[in-house]
Amino acid sequence: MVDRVVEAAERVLQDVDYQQASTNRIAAAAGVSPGSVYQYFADKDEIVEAVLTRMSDRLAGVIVPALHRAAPLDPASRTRVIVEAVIDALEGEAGLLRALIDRIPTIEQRQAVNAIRARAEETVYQSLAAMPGRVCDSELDRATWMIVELASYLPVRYVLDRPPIAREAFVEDLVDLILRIGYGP
Amino acid sequence: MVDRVVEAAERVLQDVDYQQASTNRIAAAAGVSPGSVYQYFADKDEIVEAVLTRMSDRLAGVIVPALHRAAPLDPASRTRVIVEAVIDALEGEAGLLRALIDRIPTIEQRQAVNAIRARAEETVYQSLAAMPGRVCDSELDRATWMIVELASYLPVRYVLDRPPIAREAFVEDLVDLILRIGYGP
Amino acid sequence: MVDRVVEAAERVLQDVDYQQASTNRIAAAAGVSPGSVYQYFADKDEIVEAVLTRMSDRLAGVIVPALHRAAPLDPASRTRVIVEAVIDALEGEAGLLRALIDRIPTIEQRQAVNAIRARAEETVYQSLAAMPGRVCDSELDRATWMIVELASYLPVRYVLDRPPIAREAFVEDLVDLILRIGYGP
Amino acid sequence: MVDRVVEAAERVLQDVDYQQASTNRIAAAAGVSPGSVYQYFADKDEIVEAVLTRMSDRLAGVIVPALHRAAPLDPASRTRVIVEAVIDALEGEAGLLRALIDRIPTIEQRQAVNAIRARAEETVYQSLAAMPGRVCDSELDRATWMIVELASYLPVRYVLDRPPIAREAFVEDLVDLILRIGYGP
DNA sequence: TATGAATGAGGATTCATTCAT
DNA sequence: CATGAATGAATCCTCATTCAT
Repeated sequence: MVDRVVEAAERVLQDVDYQQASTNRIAAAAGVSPGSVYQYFADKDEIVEAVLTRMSDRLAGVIVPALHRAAPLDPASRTRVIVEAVIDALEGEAGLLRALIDRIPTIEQRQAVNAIRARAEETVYQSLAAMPGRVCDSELDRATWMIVELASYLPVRYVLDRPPIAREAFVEDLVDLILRIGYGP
Repeated sequence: MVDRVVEAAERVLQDVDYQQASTNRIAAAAGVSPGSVYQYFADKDEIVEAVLTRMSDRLAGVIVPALHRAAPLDPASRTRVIVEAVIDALEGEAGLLRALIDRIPTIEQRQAVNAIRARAEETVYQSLAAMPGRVCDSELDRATWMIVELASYLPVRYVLDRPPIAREAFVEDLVDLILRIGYGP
Repeated sequence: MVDRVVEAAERVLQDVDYQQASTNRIAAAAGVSPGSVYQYFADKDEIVEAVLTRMSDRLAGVIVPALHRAAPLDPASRTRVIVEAVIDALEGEAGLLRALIDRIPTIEQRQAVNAIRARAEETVYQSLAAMPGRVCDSELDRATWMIVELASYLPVRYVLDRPPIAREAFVEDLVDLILRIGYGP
Repeated sequence: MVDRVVEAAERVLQDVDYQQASTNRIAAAAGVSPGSVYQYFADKDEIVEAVLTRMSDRLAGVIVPALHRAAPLDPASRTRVIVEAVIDALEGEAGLLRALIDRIPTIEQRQAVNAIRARAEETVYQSLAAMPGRVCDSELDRATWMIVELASYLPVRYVLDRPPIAREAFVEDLVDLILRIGYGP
């Protein structure tokens, strides 16, 4: 039932304005009465939060295995594998992503998003720290921040804006940029 | 009168939730009656659009002169000057930017944003085209897209998230990335 | 318009349950849209408060002149005049009184009622203090409290319950009790 | 089970607004499912009615023995004993009383209260009838009504409002008033 | 008998918009 | 032009009640 509502919410969010995605409409889309929604969600925010969490989980379901596959590889290959996985994951969520990016009115609802981000930073930091020939210690934090921004935002824009750029070329560029940050100019 | 309303809208948008920034509240903040607002704006979306346009104009007011100052310089210096100007411009708009990023419910309202973007792409493309030792012709579009994304999004995140990174270091990294894209790996 | 709403509220409160006296129903009874109500009243409580205030004012409109008429009389006559006025006033409000007594869910809304009470206490206290042969100083407060309770509650019950008691007999009894309190046993 | 629900209802009514004392909340407080409640009570009103009945029974449990103890005494002592018992009884119920007085939305629910009242009138009437030197026959009804009102309402206000009056003084006054009614002015 | 998930009408309130003045 | 009172559909949410298990 929780699932039914969240899935309905995902559908409604993709169909209409965030503002028009009313609880009643979501309930109707779920084939459920408005009252029922409130047995599983305290308020509307919790529904949106659940949508974000589910999406995050699906993204993680694609990306985390890639992290494991990538672990034993050399930095360039590892970065490429992960970047590919990020793009794959985002492509599977393009519809919902488009609905949520720039539409979520409050930042507080982004716990799920922040959780992903924290995990990403940890992974990047550890990865960098273990890399031979990398930037000096004092720049690890900066490099981590830059890489996470590059590796999260550019793929999102690539998937949402569908610029006329071949995917391999985009991946190549992005990997190059990330390594450049990792090794310093 | 248009200005009064738009300025009030900017103030209200920074003060309260996007959802609570009602036309009545904006009218009140402007010291104008709700009815009068509708003599200059067809609906609420037009007000928000006007806010975005005004913000875009202010951003352009900082960035365009920098483009002129930067024109005669060598690519590295030119990029640096422009990146600095972009950050300066965004810092002046941090409050409103924070209010609008993640809050604008419809992407359709972003005409003003798209206008800026188109201008940026034109500038970058011309700049790249004229640069000696640059990427080959077939990659101009890709490089343009990547650079515009880099040069617009990273400064926004830098200004809004205020990561613990020195501004000069951030500028240096960003300039390096942009040049890397411009010259190819 | 305020009046229209408050009058409608009075009517609705007399017709239906306090719980069923919804803002929408009141608006409908006033021939006004639900939204209009909220231009004059912050919330439902304010409407009820206004109803109470209006009723209090009407009660005062009957009782205050009686206080003036009564002022020059001897204690027994004065008390009788006032008691008669209280009963007269309450009889004019029997319908609304019945609707509100025992139906107001929160005590906080009773500002209007408390205001009346405070005025009554002041009047009784002054009256007692100036009376020859009255109870001693240390008992003024007690006598005041008792008299106010007697003179407010018993008439209310008399008007609402309509016991088979002649009005003159009731007045006589009540005046007797009040004087008894005033002079001590 | 009935008891469990009614006790829970008493607790809930004292804790929250009458409007928020929902059947679901009462069921939860009773550790019972909402559905089960409806096997013993036709609707919410019946629950409240049961609460009132139980409270009435507890009041009677204190007052009725006092009536017996008081029976052989002279009128003044008898009245005092009963008044003391009434105050004692009400003080034990102050919490619930405060929750219900001014909050019960419909007078129709007050069967239990009316039952108490009928019993009180009977007792007072018999008592008066048997009293030497009492008011004349034609005034028995009036005296009964007045005494019941005095002896029920004033103690309630005394217990709920806690005016700064010593209990003995209050009892003395009230007994005096009642006897005054009983014997006529 | 007991459950508790499900119901859905209804509640208070908001707000983009209109229109008579 | 400007006003601002009035609108009324729509919003989020509650809760007395039901019914399949």
